[in-house]
Amino acid sequence: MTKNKEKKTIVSDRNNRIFKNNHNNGIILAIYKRLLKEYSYQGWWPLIEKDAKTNRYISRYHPKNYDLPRTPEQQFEIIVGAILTQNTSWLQVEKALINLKEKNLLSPKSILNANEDSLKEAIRPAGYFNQKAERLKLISEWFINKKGLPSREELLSIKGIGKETADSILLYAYKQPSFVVDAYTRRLLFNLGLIQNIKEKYDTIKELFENSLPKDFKIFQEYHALIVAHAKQFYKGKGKSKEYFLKELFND
DNA sequence: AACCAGGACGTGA
DNA sequence: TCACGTCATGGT
Repeated sequence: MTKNKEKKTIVSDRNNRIFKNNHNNGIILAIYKRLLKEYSYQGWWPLIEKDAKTNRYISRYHPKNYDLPRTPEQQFEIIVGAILTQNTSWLQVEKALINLKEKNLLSPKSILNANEDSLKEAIRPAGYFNQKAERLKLISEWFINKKGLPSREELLSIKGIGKETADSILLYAYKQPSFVVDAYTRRLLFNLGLIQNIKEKYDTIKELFENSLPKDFKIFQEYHALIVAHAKQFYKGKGKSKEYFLKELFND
């Protein structure tokens, strides 16, 4: 009863070159290098900090600084942001995070102790405030009781943490080389002809990247952030993407 | 003024 | 396993 599972990560580009498992997917690395040249370092994950001039909280990126997060507080903030940004623009998440910060609700204990309405009011700008409030409570309880580095399975067992959020938490809060796949990633691969189906399985796409890159969390962090930066440039509205400089990579 | 954003979950084929 | 409905605010 040996089930053959090797066929899973076969991907071909528009010239029908087949990329298989660990066999060098040079194109994935080439795309990364080209995106990095185009957009430079993104400095994800952004953290809420007080602006020295205005004395107001703002969301700040830290390009080329891979030490962050440095504290459990910052780790937790990233986790909260990862949940709040589900199907929601980061601009709205910033507002919610700042609300939480100003209400002293950006810690697991304070979230657990907060009354429902106050919590919901704070995260309202990020939408889905009913379910997100509940999920913040769940993740807060988990965060307080957890031990050591969380595994992907452990994160996935928490209600409200799906694959993308779990990988985001591992990659950005815990510096683990777990590649994040989002809708933009799918769209990019599809536009470049690297996947045939826009709904290709999450884990298949994840493995494609992880098998094509050095297992370095810094590269994984930058790559995902670069894809988002690229998507914001070219994937707005319904118009066709004009990622000419990436398609040139396919010309030998 | 529709469309969609750094998705996840529950349900019924 | 897969397709679909639901959740909600606010920017463009």
